[in-house]
Amino acid sequence: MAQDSAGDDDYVDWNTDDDLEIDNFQSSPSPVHSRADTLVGVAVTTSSLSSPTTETTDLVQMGFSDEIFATLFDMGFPVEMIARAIKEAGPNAETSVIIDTISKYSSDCEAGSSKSKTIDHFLAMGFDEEKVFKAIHEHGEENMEKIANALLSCPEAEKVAEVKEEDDIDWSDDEINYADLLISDDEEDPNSSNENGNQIRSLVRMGFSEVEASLAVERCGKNVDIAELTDFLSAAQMAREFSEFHTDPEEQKPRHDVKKRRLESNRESRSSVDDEPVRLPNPMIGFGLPNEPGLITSRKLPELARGPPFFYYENVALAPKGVWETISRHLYEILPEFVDSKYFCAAARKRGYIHNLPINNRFQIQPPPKYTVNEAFPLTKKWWPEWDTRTKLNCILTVTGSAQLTERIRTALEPYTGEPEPPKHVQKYVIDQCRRWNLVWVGKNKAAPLEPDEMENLLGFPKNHTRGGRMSRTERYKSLGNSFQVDTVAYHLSVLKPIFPNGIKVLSLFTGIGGGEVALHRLQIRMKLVVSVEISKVNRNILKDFWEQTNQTGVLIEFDDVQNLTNDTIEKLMERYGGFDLVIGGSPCNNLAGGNRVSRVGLEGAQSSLFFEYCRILDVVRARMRRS
DNA sequence: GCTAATATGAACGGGTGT
DNA sequence: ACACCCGTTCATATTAGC
Repeated sequence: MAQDSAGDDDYVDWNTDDDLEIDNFQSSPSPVHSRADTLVGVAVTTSSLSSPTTETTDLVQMGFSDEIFATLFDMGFPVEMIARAIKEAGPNAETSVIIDTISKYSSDCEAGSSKSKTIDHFLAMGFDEEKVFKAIHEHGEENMEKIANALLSCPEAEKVAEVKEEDDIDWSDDEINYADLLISDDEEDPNSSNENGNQIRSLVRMGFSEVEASLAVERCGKNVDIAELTDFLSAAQMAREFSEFHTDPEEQKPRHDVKKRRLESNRESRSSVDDEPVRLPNPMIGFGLPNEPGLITSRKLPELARGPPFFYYENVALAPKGVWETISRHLYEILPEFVDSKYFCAAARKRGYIHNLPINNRFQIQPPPKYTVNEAFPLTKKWWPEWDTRTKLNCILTVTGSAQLTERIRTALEPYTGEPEPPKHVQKYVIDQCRRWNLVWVGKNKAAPLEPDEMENLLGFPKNHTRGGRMSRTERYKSLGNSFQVDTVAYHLSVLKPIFPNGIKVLSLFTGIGGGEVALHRLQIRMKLVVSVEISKVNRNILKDFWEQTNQTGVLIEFDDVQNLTNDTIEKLMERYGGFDLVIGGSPCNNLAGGNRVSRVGLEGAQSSLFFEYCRILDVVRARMRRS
């Protein structure tokens, strides 16, 4: 994002304030803004922030700062279970004792009735047992989405704090056996049966479950080759080959040299030849997809990466060589999770995410988006030519095709209207243009670029999210092109819901149009506090409008330039509000993105180097959270 | 109707991965 | 071989502000 609006902010410039007079600021609306109450909401008081009202939060806050808690947490144990075990075994008990205690819960569970995986899944998330049974009874055991939705829409859902039994992971060992977590156990020859009938039936005959098969068809589209479906379904097996995700004995050693290396490498250093190159997974599904059972559900984080706050960093997956290695090195050696959002919606979006979030018991927000273009935009179906075989769109960019292009395509196709299909060379021209500019068919021989509201739809934003706020059409395209895919991010952030039942305090850097905030909102995770840093004024307007329109009860504070957010200001904010639970943001990709022909110079580029500001700020937050 | 600000359209390769 | 990509820059068209 170009820093074109730096300095013209009409908010109070916090960065120049020697003293952070937040109370004064709250009670004295900006003379320019008529809605100062949205800038700093008044519903949350300091006392309610600092005095947790439920036991769960208390235990989390007590335990999470504890090394043992962090260890167990990283091993994939649910928060509630750790909390209960620590309580039972005493806060000074050794890790092994606590693990033994947890194992006892596990064997208690085995001794009882055999519960289904679905039940365990939701119990582990902390939902009330009775409600889980009810939801499963109503929606059927296989419809995880509807069950999750039913449970989440239940008003009492946030009150759950009872400890529940976990699933059948072998608790006695530090190492999680990934193979045991993979559900697709039978691997029959995919070529054994391949008739052109019902694709789902074929897949079932190949040994996939009906749920898996129907999901694959839903995800990949109905017109795709059976081979593509089997590719998709074999992702679970392929996950075993992602050696970098497995626990590496080397990885468990504390890395004392990391800090030193970070200092040494700092800004000038761009060489990462000594690092192992990161490998993009294929298919690009990260640690797994919603309702795709049996992918990686646990990982071992490097020592340095543990502990509060949670953080979530995002950037383009196909950055120049060495960039992700550098990013990873500066973010505590966590390996990136690469995900293509085409597995979450009808448009591709290949991104890398580095975070220290737990990865078990993720869930998808509701309603799930449409997976194909025809489903997402039903009106295009009527005009979509047979010879355009696309079922997914390419990545949403910051620039779109022109109206003239639509006209050129129309005149190219016009002469062949009576015929079954145009000649091959015309087809090729049209298809090439459609792919390059991400066009959809909106009329006879009429292929047009996506409208802003259609992009909002694909990216998981509410309709008209970017409308208003003095935002022009061009700016909407630009901001949307720079945004998160909400469903993807929400899936990763969903694990926060049971951990923070009372809501979270968020530091949002490079907020843009608020993809992270929208994700949290759609997860129904209350945002007690959002400190947002965004250079573009119109984007800040969008977030402010969102905050107001969704009747947020928390506090929203907006800053403009991340470079002006001093360590001192961050410290004071944390002192005032009691720290941050989540630091989230995707730094500028201008100098990394493939479309840039002028200045694709890597992390040292004028905009992309702001990544180091993310690191700086995250370090300040971590330092303080660890002190307390 | 003038000027200034902003919007639009087109030309601009190549790195990275399959 | 082929596909794809949170982009930049300039000239021109259009709109905003007076």
